[in-house]
Amino acid sequence: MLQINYIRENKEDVLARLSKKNFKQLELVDEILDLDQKRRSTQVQLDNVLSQSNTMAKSIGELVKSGRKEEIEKIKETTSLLKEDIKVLGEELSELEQLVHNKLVQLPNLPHSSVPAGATPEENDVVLTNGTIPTLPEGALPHWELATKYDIIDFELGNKITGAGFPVYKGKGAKLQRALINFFLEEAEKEGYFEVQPPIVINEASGFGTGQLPDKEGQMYFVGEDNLYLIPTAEVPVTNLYRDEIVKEEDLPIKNTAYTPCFRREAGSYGAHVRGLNRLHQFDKVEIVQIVHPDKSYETLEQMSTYVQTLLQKLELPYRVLRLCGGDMSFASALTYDMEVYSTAQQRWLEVSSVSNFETFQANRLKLRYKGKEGKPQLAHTLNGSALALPRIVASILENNQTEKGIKIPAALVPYTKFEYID
RNA sequence: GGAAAGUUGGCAGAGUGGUCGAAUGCGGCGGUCUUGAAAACCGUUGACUGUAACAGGUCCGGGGGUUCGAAUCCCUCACUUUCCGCCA
Repeated sequence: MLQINYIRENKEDVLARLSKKNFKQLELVDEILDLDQKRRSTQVQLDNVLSQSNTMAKSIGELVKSGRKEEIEKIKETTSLLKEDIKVLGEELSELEQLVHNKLVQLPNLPHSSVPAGATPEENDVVLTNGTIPTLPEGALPHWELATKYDIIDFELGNKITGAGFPVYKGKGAKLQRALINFFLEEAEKEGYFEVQPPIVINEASGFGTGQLPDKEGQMYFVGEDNLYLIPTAEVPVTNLYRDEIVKEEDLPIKNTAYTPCFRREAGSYGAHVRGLNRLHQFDKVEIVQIVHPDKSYETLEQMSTYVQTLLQKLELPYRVLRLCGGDMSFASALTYDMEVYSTAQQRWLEVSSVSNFETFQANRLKLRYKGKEGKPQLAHTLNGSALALPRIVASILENNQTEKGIKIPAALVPYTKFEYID
């Protein structure tokens, strides 16, 4: 959520940057400023009446002590009249507050100056490409066929148990998943992240804090009986660990990592591009989350991006890094890098990580602040990234490493899988 | 599923109708003492809003009500804890 003060003082900047994010309802800004103006003047009126009323109530207190009854009755008559004003103005005020809030939460975050203009994924900047795309043997297979050939992922069985998008990993497929999770967690720990295991169902306040709610509830599975949502990413519970907190400045940066399953409804997407592991309703992911001082957040974003790349290098996967254009970025992000690995048999890039700086956008919703030795609490900056999402990593390992002897496991992963080939 | 208790400042924890934004302790900050530190002692220390700065206003889980006046009384919702039952 943007800060109303910033909008008030930098209207032109806000409009320009919202346009860059391909945001269409620019009229919201004027509506918000208008309502905010009304809100503030109503506030002043109400405050004045309250002030009078408070003063009178206090003087009654004193008169009670000295027992001057007639004077009390006189004052009571006046305060009774004020009560009506207080009621009317109070209702007006809370209505205006609600209106401002409802419109304010519809504004996406403002993009950073380095964000390229553009509306579609084609307009993202390719920042760099790294690694070699392997030449596959004759008759190379896409991962869903390899999965069947080696009997390591069973899509049909998942259909029976739950439905499409919920595969069953078996044998070395299951072990590969577990190996990747451990690999990612231990690498994160070496990088200074503190491991947590959060709940994977969340309440509404948590969904609001990171920006999934309101408006994007369609993306999440909802447990109506208990009013809880299954997490679409560990970002939600891990960032919300710090909701309503004032942390000490010296405790920054806070670096957490978590492995969780993730659940996404992703309604309405079917077809070849979502085959196999390309898009699932349930998948595993290791997430990294940082809470940092505002002066450090862009430096941190670069570090996180570099860290994710080292993981891909250790897994020997060809990858590229994209700087997302305004129109392709998420609602809450100010700057996002996507990491994509090349899936050789499908001959396409697959997104395996998204690293974002949210600046104060989430912190404002979360009321997540830091406080130094002196001065007022300030909103912190939040960042997060996948490090990494498993299914597409598995897909590209399977496809890129297929040999006559079977699927060759990247050397860095062998200590975790304890086998060198899936055969 | 049944029953009871609770939700107060960064934290712990008093307060049961009127100078209560709120005792006390811890933590934080400043100081005395010390070569320095610790301890001890003294002082100070909530958030939000608002103003040029004062002032003013709001906040004791959320919402509503009673009252001239509510942290305190009433209603309601949410959450937490404990006990019983069930159970990985």
